Amino acid sequence: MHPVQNRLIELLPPRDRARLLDACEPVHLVSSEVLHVTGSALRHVYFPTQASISLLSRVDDHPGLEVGLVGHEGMLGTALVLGVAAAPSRALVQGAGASWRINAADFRRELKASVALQHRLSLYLYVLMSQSVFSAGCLRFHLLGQRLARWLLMSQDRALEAQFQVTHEFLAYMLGVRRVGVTVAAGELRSRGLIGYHRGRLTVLDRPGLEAAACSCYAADRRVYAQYLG
Amino acid sequence: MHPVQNRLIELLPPRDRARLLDACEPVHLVSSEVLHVTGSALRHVYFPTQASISLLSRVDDHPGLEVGLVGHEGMLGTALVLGVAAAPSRALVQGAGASWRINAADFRRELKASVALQHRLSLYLYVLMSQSVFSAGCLRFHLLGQRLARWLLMSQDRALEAQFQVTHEFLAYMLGVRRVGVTVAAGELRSRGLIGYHRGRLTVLDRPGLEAAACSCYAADRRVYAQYLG
DNA sequence: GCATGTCCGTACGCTTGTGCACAGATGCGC
DNA sequence: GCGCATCTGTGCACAAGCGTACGGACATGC
Repeated sequence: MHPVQNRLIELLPPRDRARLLDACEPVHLVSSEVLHVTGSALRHVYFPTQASISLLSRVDDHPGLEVGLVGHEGMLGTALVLGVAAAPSRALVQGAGASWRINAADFRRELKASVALQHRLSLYLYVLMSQSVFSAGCLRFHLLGQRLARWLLMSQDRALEAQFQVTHEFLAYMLGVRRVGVTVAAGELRSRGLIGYHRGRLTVLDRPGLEAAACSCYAADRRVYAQYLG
Repeated sequence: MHPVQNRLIELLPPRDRARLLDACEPVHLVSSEVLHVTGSALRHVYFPTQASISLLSRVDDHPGLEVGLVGHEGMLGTALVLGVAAAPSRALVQGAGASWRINAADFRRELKASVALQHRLSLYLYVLMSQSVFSAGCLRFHLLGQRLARWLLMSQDRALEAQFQVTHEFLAYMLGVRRVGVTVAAGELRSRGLIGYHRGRLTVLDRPGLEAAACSCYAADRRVYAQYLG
């Protein structure tokens, strides 16, 4: 039995939840694992419980850029809700840990069988849609330091711990900037006592301070989620 | 009767199409009309035939940024497909013209009644999702000139004419940059003979040339659309 | 204890785009 | 045909982030 549940599953009516969990298998996701790339067939749907998964965009030969983050509050494979079995983005395991997994065919069957599941996942899709809208504005208008702070907060929410594994290199890949840019921005946050880090191990020291340093998108993110799935 | 149809409606089975059109009313959208703002209630769904509508993101007190464009190939009000009656973005009429309109309650009824409609709009949602993924990459990595060229092409596809009304000021608002930035980028495209413009009237002179000047996102956009809704 | 690979810090010149300011050009209404 | 609002062009100092390079610090394995 998993110690921490997935929110989407947790809030289903008991009967539907039991049915779905029965079709799921527990898996352990390891860091840096690529679950799918853009255009590849979706063979499984994931409901993380402890793991977190980054959704990445890649254009031309540029490095990556995170466009979404999935943890115990969401699911990976939303395209199947829309009846499409192809991934619109690249999915990379960012935080290792446990997750439920169900294969695509079974998932379709469960979706047909449960109106509650359909409804909840539709709401989840709407939340993702909303987030992608102001994420675009964030990407365009907010400074690297603010975006970094936001990323750390979102990531911590999913890691469930104040400390987690990330290198500057990895952060740069997520934020779509140079490694050196992250070093400078992170150094700034550290000098203000908001975070600490050492060789890939990052710690959030002052959460309220970090929230103040982050752009408005973090609060907006949480607001939308709470409103539709809270 | 409308001279040009909406693609989403056009491709429905005759019976479903007739039903839906029966519940629609023709309206004329005028430039700069705001159909909804972020968070406002969705009272109508629009299926443009000649009009085109920009979806905008606004964060803090920054100017706007276009995150989507809806013309005769799509619809406005996709949130209702997910059962949510709130707009995730601001909708601004960019190109004046005819559109079908149906009120939210009727739309829900029609959606329930037609599996074909559900299916097609799900695919449309998937296409929008895909586009927003590489739009993010585009916003981050591509140069203003390329983005401008892409915008002009996408806009022309929906305007159905080589000439349409846009000022540099308006383009700047769409692309999330300064007016002067557009003046420079557009001047560059003009000097290469790709476009012409004069006091808010812009003409595409060399479409292949403009396609070559645009970033890969334009081609990617069309590819995704063709694959799922072609 | 020493080599090796990973991670982090700093420096420098460069490009893209910003914010502000102002001037020329053109169309429309009276 | 004149005034005025709108649209477009140019100039300049400045900021954020880029590309590249190099050096130091630390951990792990032999």
